[in-house]
Amino acid sequence: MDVKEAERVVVAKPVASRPSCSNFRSFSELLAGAINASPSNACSETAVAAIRPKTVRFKPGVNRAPTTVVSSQAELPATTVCNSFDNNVPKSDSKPSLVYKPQAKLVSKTTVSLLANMGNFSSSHQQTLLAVEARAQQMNQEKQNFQPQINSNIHQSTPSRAETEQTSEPSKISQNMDEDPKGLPANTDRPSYDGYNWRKYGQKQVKGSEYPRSYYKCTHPNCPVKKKVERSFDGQIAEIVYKGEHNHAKPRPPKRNSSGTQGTGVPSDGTGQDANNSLWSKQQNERNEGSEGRVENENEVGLPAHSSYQGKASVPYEPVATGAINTGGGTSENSCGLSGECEEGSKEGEDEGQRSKRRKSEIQSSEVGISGEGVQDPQVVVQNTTDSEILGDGFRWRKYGQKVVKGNPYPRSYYRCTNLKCNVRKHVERASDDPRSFITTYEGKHNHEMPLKNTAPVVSEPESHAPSSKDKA
DNA sequence: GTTTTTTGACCGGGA
DNA sequence: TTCCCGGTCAAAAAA
Repeated sequence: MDVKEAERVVVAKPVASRPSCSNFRSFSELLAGAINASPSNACSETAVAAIRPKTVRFKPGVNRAPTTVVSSQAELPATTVCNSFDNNVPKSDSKPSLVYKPQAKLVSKTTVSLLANMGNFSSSHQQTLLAVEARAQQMNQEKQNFQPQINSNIHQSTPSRAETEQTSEPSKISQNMDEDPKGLPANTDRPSYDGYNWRKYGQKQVKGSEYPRSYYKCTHPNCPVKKKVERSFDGQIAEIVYKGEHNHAKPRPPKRNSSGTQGTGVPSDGTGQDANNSLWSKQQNERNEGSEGRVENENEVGLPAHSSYQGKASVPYEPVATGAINTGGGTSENSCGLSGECEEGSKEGEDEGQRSKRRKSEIQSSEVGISGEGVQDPQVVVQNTTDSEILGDGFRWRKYGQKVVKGNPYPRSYYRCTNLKCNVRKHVERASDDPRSFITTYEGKHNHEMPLKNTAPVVSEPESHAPSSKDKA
Protein backbone atom coordinates (compact mmCIF):
# COMPACT_ATOMS: atom_id res chain seq x y z
CA MET A 1 0.00 0.00 0.00
CA ASP A 2 1.12 3.31 -0.75
CA VAL A 3 1.93 5.32 2.16
CA LYS A 4 0.35 8.39 0.87
CA GLU A 5 -2.77 6.76 0.09
CA ALA A 6 -2.67 5.15 3.33
CA GLU A 7 -3.75 8.33 4.80
CA ARG A 8 -6.99 8.13 3.24
CA VAL A 9 -9.31 5.57 4.43
CA VAL A 10 -12.34 4.98 2.53
CA VAL A 11 -15.10 3.01 3.79
CA ALA A 12 -17.67 1.77 1.53
CA LYS A 13 -19.95 -1.02 1.20
CA PRO A 14 -18.12 -4.05 0.30
CA VAL A 15 -18.74 -5.48 -2.99
CA ALA A 16 -18.57 -9.02 -3.79
CA SER A 17 -15.30 -9.44 -5.37
CA ARG A 18 -11.98 -10.81 -4.80
CA PRO A 19 -9.52 -8.94 -2.92
CA SER A 20 -7.91 -6.44 -5.01
CA CYS A 21 -4.66 -7.61 -3.80
CA SER A 22 -3.04 -8.96 -6.79
CA ASN A 23 -1.70 -11.67 -4.74
CA PHE A 24 -4.97 -13.17 -3.98
CA ARG A 25 -5.66 -16.06 -6.11
CA SER A 26 -7.49 -19.21 -5.98
CA PHE A 27 -6.81 -21.34 -3.06
CA SER A 28 -4.98 -23.81 -5.06
CA GLU A 29 -2.79 -21.15 -6.40
CA LEU A 30 -2.27 -19.73 -3.06
CA LEU A 31 -1.36 -23.00 -1.70
CA ALA A 32 0.96 -23.71 -4.44
CA GLY A 33 2.49 -20.39 -4.04
CA ALA A 34 2.81 -20.73 -0.39
CA ILE A 35 4.34 -24.05 -0.66
CA ASN A 36 6.60 -23.42 -3.48
CA ALA A 37 7.57 -19.94 -3.38
CA SER A 38 8.49 -18.16 -0.36
CA PRO A 39 5.47 -16.52 0.90
CA SER A 40 6.66 -13.21 0.04
CA ASN A 41 3.41 -11.67 0.49
CA ALA A 42 1.15 -11.79 3.30
CA CYS A 43 -1.65 -12.68 1.13
CA SER A 44 -0.41 -16.02 0.34
CA GLU A 45 0.53 -16.67 3.82
CA THR A 46 -2.70 -15.79 5.18
CA ALA A 47 -4.43 -17.72 2.64
CA VAL A 48 -2.69 -20.74 3.70
CA ALA A 49 -3.53 -20.13 7.19
CA ALA A 50 -7.09 -19.83 6.32
CA ILE A 51 -7.05 -23.10 4.71
CA ARG A 52 -5.57 -24.87 7.56
CA PRO A 53 -6.53 -23.20 10.66
CA LYS A 54 -4.69 -24.17 13.65
CA THR A 55 -5.32 -23.53 17.13
CA VAL A 56 -3.16 -20.72 17.99
CA ARG A 57 -3.12 -19.96 21.54
CA PHE A 58 -2.31 -16.61 22.47
CA LYS A 59 1.20 -16.24 23.32
CA PRO A 60 2.63 -13.19 24.64
CA GLY A 61 4.88 -11.83 22.21
CA VAL A 62 3.81 -13.75 19.35
CA ASN A 63 0.61 -12.51 18.12
CA ARG A 64 0.56 -9.75 20.39
CA ALA A 65 2.93 -7.57 18.83
CA PRO A 66 1.47 -7.61 15.52
CA THR A 67 -1.89 -7.08 16.68
CA THR A 68 -1.02 -4.33 18.75
CA VAL A 69 0.30 -2.58 16.02
CA VAL A 70 -2.81 -2.02 14.82
CA SER A 71 -4.69 0.48 15.04
CA SER A 72 -6.29 2.52 16.96
CA GLN A 73 -8.46 3.67 14.54
CA ALA A 74 -10.51 0.87 14.49
CA GLU A 75 -13.00 3.09 15.74
CA LEU A 76 -13.09 5.21 12.85
CA PRO A 77 -13.58 2.65 10.47
CA ALA A 78 -15.96 1.16 12.61
CA THR A 79 -18.16 3.92 12.20
CA THR A 80 -17.64 3.99 8.72
CA VAL A 81 -18.11 0.48 8.55
CA CYS A 82 -21.38 0.79 10.09
CA ASN A 83 -22.40 3.19 7.61
CA SER A 84 -20.91 1.33 4.94
CA PHE A 85 -22.93 -1.61 5.66
CA ASP A 86 -25.80 0.01 4.32
CA ASN A 87 -24.08 1.49 1.50
CA ASN A 88 -24.88 0.10 -1.70
CA VAL A 89 -22.34 1.84 -3.56
CA PRO A 90 -19.11 0.24 -3.94
CA LYS A 91 -17.38 3.35 -4.20
CA SER A 92 -14.50 1.93 -2.68
CA ASP A 93 -13.16 0.94 -5.92
CA SER A 94 -12.05 4.26 -6.73
CA LYS A 95 -10.58 4.76 -3.41
CA PRO A 96 -7.08 3.93 -3.07
CA SER A 97 -6.98 2.69 0.32
CA LEU A 98 -9.15 -0.24 -0.07
CA VAL A 99 -7.28 -3.36 -0.04
CA TYR A 100 -9.95 -5.63 -1.09
CA LYS A 101 -13.58 -5.71 -1.18
CA PRO A 102 -15.34 -8.19 0.83
CA GLN A 103 -18.35 -9.54 -0.59
CA ALA A 104 -21.39 -7.68 0.16
CA LYS A 105 -23.48 -9.59 2.44
CA LEU A 106 -26.89 -9.13 3.49
CA VAL A 107 -27.84 -6.76 6.08
CA SER A 108 -31.10 -7.41 7.58
CA LYS A 109 -33.70 -4.82 7.80
CA THR A 110 -33.25 -4.96 11.41
CA THR A 111 -29.79 -3.88 11.06
CA VAL A 112 -30.76 -1.17 8.84
CA SER A 113 -33.30 0.05 11.15
CA LEU A 114 -30.92 -0.17 13.94
CA LEU A 115 -28.44 1.83 12.18
CA ALA A 116 -31.00 4.23 11.19
CA ASN A 117 -32.25 4.66 14.58
CA MET A 118 -28.99 4.23 16.11
CA GLY A 119 -29.94 4.25 19.40
CA ASN A 120 -33.36 3.31 19.43
CA PHE A 121 -33.39 -0.20 19.63
CA SER A 122 -36.53 -1.48 18.69
CA SER A 123 -36.53 -4.81 19.50
CA SER A 124 -39.25 -6.12 17.91
CA HIS A 125 -37.55 -8.00 15.47
CA GLN A 126 -37.67 -11.57 15.42
CA GLN A 127 -34.75 -13.54 15.25
CA THR A 128 -32.97 -12.63 12.38
CA LEU A 129 -29.88 -12.75 10.69
CA LEU A 130 -27.95 -9.83 11.04
CA ALA A 131 -25.26 -9.51 8.87
CA VAL A 132 -22.63 -7.27 9.41
CA GLU A 133 -19.76 -6.85 7.44
CA ALA A 134 -16.81 -5.81 8.95
CA ARG A 135 -14.26 -5.41 6.68
CA ALA A 136 -11.15 -6.59 7.74
CA GLN A 137 -9.51 -4.77 5.19
CA GLN A 138 -10.53 -1.62 6.56
CA MET A 139 -9.06 -2.75 9.60
CA ASN A 140 -5.96 -3.54 7.90
CA GLN A 141 -5.79 -0.36 6.20
CA GLU A 142 -6.37 1.43 9.21
CA LYS A 143 -3.85 -0.49 10.92
CA GLN A 144 -1.39 0.21 8.37
CA ASN A 145 -2.34 3.66 7.74
CA PHE A 146 -2.59 4.73 11.19
CA GLN A 147 0.33 3.19 12.56
CA PRO A 148 2.80 5.42 11.15
CA GLN A 149 1.10 8.38 12.29
CA ILE A 150 0.36 7.08 15.52
CA ASN A 151 3.89 6.87 16.24
CA SER A 152 4.57 10.28 15.17
CA ASN A 153 1.57 11.76 16.64
CA ILE A 154 1.79 10.12 19.84
CA HIS A 155 4.70 12.11 20.67
CA GLN A 156 2.75 15.16 20.46
CA SER A 157 -0.02 14.21 22.59
CA THR A 158 0.54 12.89 25.94
CA PRO A 159 1.53 9.49 25.62
CA SER A 160 -0.21 8.32 28.54
CA ARG A 161 -3.58 7.71 27.41
CA ALA A 162 -3.25 8.35 23.91
CA GLU A 163 -0.58 5.98 23.71
CA THR A 164 -2.20 3.46 25.71
CA GLU A 165 -5.16 3.76 23.72
CA GLN A 166 -3.42 3.38 20.61
CA THR A 167 -1.59 0.50 21.71
CA SER A 168 -4.47 -0.87 23.34
CA GLU A 169 -6.43 -0.52 20.35
CA PRO A 170 -4.65 -3.15 18.78
CA SER A 171 -5.82 -5.24 21.34
CA LYS A 172 -9.16 -4.27 20.42
CA ILE A 173 -8.46 -5.43 17.19
CA SER A 174 -7.32 -8.52 18.48
CA GLN A 175 -10.56 -8.71 20.06
CA ASN A 176 -12.07 -8.35 16.96
CA MET A 177 -9.98 -11.03 16.03
CA ASP A 178 -11.66 -12.86 18.59
CA GLU A 179 -13.97 -13.89 16.20
CA ASP A 180 -11.25 -15.51 14.73
CA PRO A 181 -10.14 -18.48 16.31
CA LYS A 182 -6.81 -18.30 14.88
CA GLY A 183 -5.84 -15.00 15.92
CA LEU A 184 -7.10 -15.41 19.22
CA PRO A 185 -5.97 -17.31 21.80
CA ALA A 186 -8.22 -19.61 22.71
CA ASN A 187 -9.61 -18.01 25.48
CA THR A 188 -12.28 -19.96 26.33
CA ASP A 189 -15.10 -17.87 26.36
CA ARG A 190 -13.87 -15.71 23.89
CA PRO A 191 -15.93 -12.86 24.44
CA SER A 192 -16.12 -10.81 21.52
CA TYR A 193 -16.63 -7.29 20.94
CA ASP A 194 -20.21 -7.88 21.15
CA GLY A 195 -19.83 -8.67 24.73
CA TYR A 196 -20.94 -12.19 24.74
CA ASN A 197 -19.03 -15.33 25.04
CA TRP A 198 -18.88 -17.68 22.16
CA ARG A 199 -17.86 -21.20 21.60
CA LYS A 200 -16.78 -22.23 18.22
CA TYR A 201 -18.43 -25.38 17.12
CA GLY A 202 -17.54 -25.58 13.54
CA GLN A 203 -15.77 -24.13 10.62
CA LYS A 204 -16.40 -24.63 7.03
CA GLN A 205 -15.60 -23.33 3.66
CA VAL A 206 -18.88 -22.21 2.30
CA LYS A 207 -19.63 -22.02 -1.27
CA GLY A 208 -19.66 -18.56 -2.58
CA SER A 209 -17.58 -17.30 0.21
CA GLU A 210 -13.98 -16.65 -0.14
CA TYR A 211 -13.25 -17.19 3.43
CA PRO A 212 -13.87 -20.04 5.76
CA ARG A 213 -16.88 -19.57 7.91
CA SER A 214 -16.70 -20.24 11.58
CA TYR A 215 -19.72 -21.10 13.62
CA TYR A 216 -20.09 -19.92 17.14
CA LYS A 217 -22.64 -20.47 19.79
CA CYS A 218 -23.26 -18.28 22.71
CA THR A 219 -21.83 -20.05 25.68
CA HIS A 220 -24.55 -18.91 27.90
CA PRO A 221 -26.68 -21.83 28.91
CA ASN A 222 -29.88 -22.04 27.05
CA CYS A 223 -29.00 -19.18 24.88
CA PRO A 224 -29.89 -19.97 21.30
CA VAL A 225 -27.82 -17.30 19.74
CA LYS A 226 -25.32 -18.28 17.17
CA LYS A 227 -23.16 -16.40 14.87
CA LYS A 228 -21.23 -17.07 11.78
CA VAL A 229 -18.00 -15.36 11.18
CA GLU A 230 -16.05 -15.19 8.03
CA ARG A 231 -12.55 -14.12 8.16
CA SER A 232 -10.43 -12.91 5.44
CA PHE A 233 -7.13 -14.46 4.77
CA ASP A 234 -5.37 -12.04 6.85
CA GLY A 235 -7.49 -12.88 9.75
CA GLN A 236 -9.72 -9.94 9.56
CA ILE A 237 -13.35 -10.34 9.96
CA ALA A 238 -15.11 -10.16 6.72
CA GLU A 239 -18.54 -10.87 7.90
CA ILE A 240 -20.46 -11.69 10.96
CA VAL A 241 -23.95 -12.92 10.97
CA TYR A 242 -25.86 -13.25 14.16
CA LYS A 243 -28.76 -15.49 14.54
CA GLY A 244 -31.23 -15.46 17.32
CA GLU A 245 -31.58 -13.36 20.32
CA HIS A 246 -29.78 -13.59 23.56
CA ASN A 247 -32.03 -14.50 26.36
CA HIS A 248 -29.65 -13.18 28.90
CA ALA A 249 -27.66 -10.18 29.66
CA LYS A 250 -24.12 -9.89 28.69
CA PRO A 251 -21.88 -11.72 30.92
CA ARG A 252 -20.93 -9.69 33.82
CA PRO A 253 -17.51 -8.94 34.43
CA PRO A 254 -15.92 -10.75 37.05
CA LYS A 255 -16.04 -8.66 39.82
CA ARG A 256 -13.27 -6.58 39.08
CA ASN A 257 -13.53 -3.36 38.48
CA SER A 258 -16.02 -1.25 38.43
CA SER A 259 -13.64 1.34 38.20
CA GLY A 260 -11.78 0.13 35.45
CA THR A 261 -14.18 0.73 33.07
CA GLN A 262 -11.96 1.93 30.70
CA GLY A 263 -9.12 0.21 31.05
CA THR A 264 -7.30 1.19 28.49
CA GLY A 265 -6.82 -1.25 27.07
CA VAL A 266 -4.99 -3.72 26.78
CA PRO A 267 -6.82 -6.27 25.90
CA SER A 268 -5.28 -8.92 26.89
CA ASP A 269 -5.95 -11.59 24.94
CA GLY A 270 -7.96 -10.17 22.68
CA THR A 271 -10.53 -12.18 23.67
CA GLY A 272 -11.21 -11.08 26.84
CA GLN A 273 -14.51 -10.66 25.98
CA ASP A 274 -16.10 -11.81 28.91
CA ALA A 275 -14.79 -9.16 30.77
CA ASN A 276 -15.55 -6.88 28.13
CA ASN A 277 -18.95 -7.75 27.96
CA SER A 278 -19.53 -7.50 31.41
CA LEU A 279 -17.68 -4.45 31.65
CA TRP A 280 -19.68 -3.07 29.03
CA SER A 281 -22.70 -3.86 30.78
CA LYS A 282 -21.51 -2.37 33.81
CA GLN A 283 -20.13 0.53 32.21
CA GLN A 284 -23.16 0.99 30.47
CA ASN A 285 -25.11 0.90 33.48
CA GLU A 286 -22.85 3.27 35.07
CA ARG A 287 -22.64 5.33 32.12
CA ASN A 288 -26.13 5.25 31.41
CA GLU A 289 -26.65 6.97 34.45
CA GLY A 290 -24.63 9.57 32.99
CA SER A 291 -26.24 8.91 29.86
CA GLU A 292 -23.22 8.08 28.16
CA GLY A 293 -23.36 5.76 25.66
CA ARG A 294 -20.28 5.61 24.10
CA VAL A 295 -19.80 2.29 24.88
CA GLU A 296 -19.12 -0.03 22.50
CA ASN A 297 -18.45 1.90 19.71
CA GLU A 298 -15.00 1.42 19.79
CA ASN A 299 -15.06 -2.06 20.16
CA GLU A 300 -17.69 -2.79 18.18
CA VAL A 301 -17.12 -0.28 15.94
CA GLY A 302 -13.73 -0.85 15.90
CA LEU A 303 -14.14 -3.76 14.19
CA PRO A 304 -16.99 -5.29 14.76
CA ALA A 305 -18.70 -2.74 13.58
CA HIS A 306 -19.34 -5.36 11.52
CA SER A 307 -21.19 -6.91 13.92
CA SER A 308 -24.29 -5.44 13.98
CA TYR A 309 -26.66 -7.20 15.85
CA GLN A 310 -29.95 -7.83 14.99
CA GLY A 311 -31.71 -6.32 17.40
CA LYS A 312 -32.40 -7.98 20.21
CA ALA A 313 -34.32 -5.97 22.31
CA SER A 314 -34.69 -8.36 24.89
CA VAL A 315 -31.27 -7.91 25.94
CA PRO A 316 -30.64 -4.62 27.21
CA TYR A 317 -27.09 -4.62 26.74
CA GLU A 318 -27.15 -5.76 23.41
CA PRO A 319 -27.76 -2.51 22.02
CA VAL A 320 -24.82 -1.33 23.49
CA ALA A 321 -22.91 -3.89 22.10
CA THR A 322 -23.86 -2.90 18.84
CA GLY A 323 -21.47 -0.38 18.26
CA ALA A 324 -23.00 0.67 15.19
CA ILE A 325 -26.07 1.35 16.84
CA ASN A 326 -24.50 3.28 19.39
CA THR A 327 -22.88 5.28 17.03
CA GLY A 328 -25.77 7.21 16.76
CA GLY A 329 -25.85 7.50 20.29
CA GLY A 330 -22.68 8.65 20.79
CA THR A 331 -19.89 7.78 22.67
CA SER A 332 -19.19 4.60 23.67
CA GLU A 333 -17.23 3.81 26.37
CA ASN A 334 -15.29 1.90 24.50
CA SER A 335 -15.68 -0.61 26.12
CA CYS A 336 -13.66 -3.13 25.72
CA GLY A 337 -11.59 -1.68 23.66
CA LEU A 338 -10.77 0.22 26.46
CA SER A 339 -12.26 -1.42 29.16
CA GLY A 340 -13.46 -4.72 28.77
CA GLU A 341 -10.53 -6.16 27.48
CA CYS A 342 -8.55 -4.21 29.58
CA GLU A 343 -10.05 -5.77 32.35
CA GLU A 344 -9.46 -9.00 31.15
CA GLY A 345 -6.06 -8.02 30.69
CA SER A 346 -5.95 -6.87 34.12
CA LYS A 347 -6.89 -10.14 35.28
CA GLU A 348 -3.75 -11.35 34.08
CA GLY A 349 -3.16 -12.90 37.29
CA GLU A 350 -5.66 -15.45 36.74
CA ASP A 351 -4.72 -18.27 34.78
CA GLU A 352 -6.70 -20.14 32.39
CA GLY A 353 -8.07 -22.59 34.71
CA GLN A 354 -9.22 -20.03 37.03
CA ARG A 355 -10.77 -18.18 34.26
CA SER A 356 -12.61 -21.11 33.10
CA LYS A 357 -14.04 -21.61 36.43
CA ARG A 358 -14.73 -18.04 36.73
CA ARG A 359 -16.53 -18.11 33.52
CA LYS A 360 -18.72 -20.81 34.57
CA SER A 361 -19.62 -19.01 37.64
CA GLU A 362 -20.04 -15.93 35.63
CA ILE A 363 -22.33 -17.53 33.34
CA GLN A 364 -24.48 -18.57 36.09
CA SER A 365 -24.34 -15.32 37.73
CA SER A 366 -25.09 -13.65 34.54
CA GLU A 367 -28.17 -15.57 34.25
CA VAL A 368 -29.20 -14.35 37.49
CA GLY A 369 -28.20 -10.99 36.57
CA ILE A 370 -30.22 -11.05 33.59
CA SER A 371 -33.33 -11.32 35.30
CA GLY A 372 -32.16 -9.02 37.85
CA GLU A 373 -30.23 -6.09 37.17
CA GLY A 374 -28.65 -6.38 34.06
CA VAL A 375 -31.30 -5.61 32.10
CA GLN A 376 -32.27 -2.48 32.42
CA ASP A 377 -31.36 -0.07 30.27
CA PRO A 378 -32.71 -0.12 27.18
CA GLN A 379 -32.17 3.33 26.77
CA VAL A 380 -28.65 3.12 26.69
CA VAL A 381 -28.76 3.55 23.21
CA VAL A 382 -30.50 6.68 23.09
CA GLN A 383 -28.13 9.32 23.63
CA ASN A 384 -28.18 12.89 23.53
CA THR A 385 -25.22 13.43 21.54
CA THR A 386 -25.90 15.07 18.38
CA ASP A 387 -24.91 13.93 15.14
CA SER A 388 -22.58 16.64 14.66
CA GLU A 389 -20.69 15.78 17.65
CA ILE A 390 -20.24 12.19 17.68
CA LEU A 391 -20.83 10.29 14.65
CA GLY A 392 -20.54 6.88 15.88
CA ASP A 393 -16.88 6.55 15.64
CA GLY A 394 -16.37 7.83 19.06
CA PHE A 395 -14.76 11.06 18.07
CA ARG A 396 -16.30 14.42 18.07
CA TRP A 397 -16.87 16.09 14.81
CA ARG A 398 -17.85 19.49 13.72
CA LYS A 399 -19.51 19.93 10.44
CA TYR A 400 -17.85 22.59 8.47
CA GLY A 401 -19.33 22.25 5.09
CA GLN A 402 -21.61 20.50 2.72
CA LYS A 403 -21.40 20.13 -0.95
CA VAL A 404 -22.65 18.19 -3.86
CA VAL A 405 -19.87 16.48 -5.65
CA LYS A 406 -19.70 14.80 -8.95
CA GLY A 407 -20.91 11.33 -9.15
CA ASN A 408 -23.27 11.60 -6.29
CA PRO A 409 -26.51 13.43 -6.31
CA TYR A 410 -26.49 13.65 -2.62
CA PRO A 411 -24.69 16.34 -0.77
CA ARG A 412 -21.53 15.49 0.97
CA SER A 413 -21.07 16.74 4.48
CA TYR A 414 -17.64 17.60 5.72
CA TYR A 415 -16.59 17.14 9.27
CA ARG A 416 -13.54 18.00 11.17
CA CYS A 417 -12.40 16.47 14.39
CA THR A 418 -13.15 18.90 17.14
CA ASN A 419 -9.90 18.24 18.85
CA LEU A 420 -7.75 21.24 18.26
CA LYS A 421 -4.64 19.31 17.77
CA CYS A 422 -6.23 16.92 15.45
CA ASN A 423 -6.56 17.60 11.83
CA VAL A 424 -8.54 14.61 10.89
CA ARG A 425 -11.42 15.22 8.60
CA LYS A 426 -14.02 13.14 7.10
CA HIS A 427 -16.85 13.53 4.75
CA VAL A 428 -20.03 11.64 4.67
CA GLU A 429 -22.38 11.23 1.83
CA ARG A 430 -25.32 9.22 0.92
CA ALA A 431 -24.44 6.16 -0.98
CA SER A 432 -27.78 5.43 -2.40
CA ASP A 433 -31.39 6.21 -2.20
CA ASP A 434 -31.46 4.58 1.06
CA PRO A 435 -31.11 7.39 3.48
CA ARG A 436 -29.33 5.14 5.77
CA SER A 437 -26.55 4.22 3.58
CA PHE A 438 -23.55 6.40 3.74
CA ILE A 439 -20.06 6.44 2.59
CA THR A 440 -17.68 7.89 5.04
CA THR A 441 -14.24 8.85 4.03
CA TYR A 442 -11.60 9.73 6.56
CA GLU A 443 -8.58 11.77 5.95
CA GLY A 444 -5.77 11.76 8.35
CA LYS A 445 -5.38 10.08 11.60
CA HIS A 446 -6.35 11.13 15.01
CA ASN A 447 -3.43 12.08 17.12
CA HIS A 448 -5.39 11.95 20.28
CA GLU A 449 -7.48 9.59 22.12
CA MET A 450 -11.10 9.21 21.71
CA PRO A 451 -12.91 11.66 23.82
CA LEU A 452 -14.63 10.16 26.68
CA LYS A 453 -17.71 11.80 27.48
CA ASN A 454 -18.44 13.14 30.73
CA THR A 455 -17.63 10.58 33.00
CA ALA A 456 -14.52 9.26 32.54
CA PRO A 457 -13.94 6.40 34.47
CA VAL A 458 -10.56 6.07 35.59
CA VAL A 459 -8.59 4.31 33.19
CA SER A 460 -6.55 1.77 34.62
CA GLU A 461 -3.26 2.02 33.20
CA PRO A 462 -2.39 -1.10 31.67
CA GLU A 463 0.44 -2.02 33.56
CA SER A 464 2.40 -4.19 31.61
CA HIS A 465 -0.31 -6.01 30.18
CA ALA A 466 0.82 -9.28 29.96
CA PRO A 467 -1.14 -11.05 27.62
CA SER A 468 -3.68 -12.31 29.71
CA SER A 469 -3.95 -15.09 27.60
CA LYS A 470 -3.44 -17.91 29.45
CA ASP A 471 -0.38 -18.57 30.87
CA LYS A 472 -0.61 -21.78 32.15
CA ALA A 473 1.95 -22.73 34.45
C1' DG B 1 -6.32 -33.07 33.40
C1' DT B 2 -9.19 -29.57 31.48
C1' DT B 3 -10.96 -26.84 27.92
C1' DT B 4 -11.13 -25.18 23.35
C1' DT B 5 -10.20 -25.70 18.50
C1' DT B 6 -9.98 -28.38 14.46
C1' DT B 7 -12.09 -30.92 11.05
C1' DG B 8 -14.26 -34.82 8.74
C1' DA B 9 -18.70 -36.83 8.83
C1' DC B 10 -23.46 -36.54 9.32
C1' DC B 11 -28.07 -34.38 9.06
C1' DG B 12 -31.73 -31.96 7.13
C1' DG B 13 -33.76 -28.52 4.07
C1' DG B 14 -34.36 -26.88 -0.45
C1' DA B 15 -34.14 -27.24 -5.45
C1' DT C 1 -35.95 -39.19 -5.13
C1' DT C 2 -31.58 -37.39 -5.57
C1' DC C 3 -28.22 -33.98 -5.20
C1' DC C 4 -26.29 -29.91 -3.24
C1' DC C 5 -25.03 -27.30 0.46
C1' DG C 6 -25.23 -25.04 4.88
C1' DG C 7 -25.21 -26.16 9.58
C1' DT C 8 -24.05 -29.21 13.42
C1' DC C 9 -21.85 -33.02 15.79
C1' DA C 10 -18.19 -35.08 17.98
C1' DA C 11 -13.66 -37.40 18.12
C1' DA C 12 -9.05 -36.05 18.00
C1' DA C 13 -5.61 -32.66 18.56
C1' DA C 14 -3.62 -28.77 20.72
C1' DA C 15 -2.33 -25.86 24.46
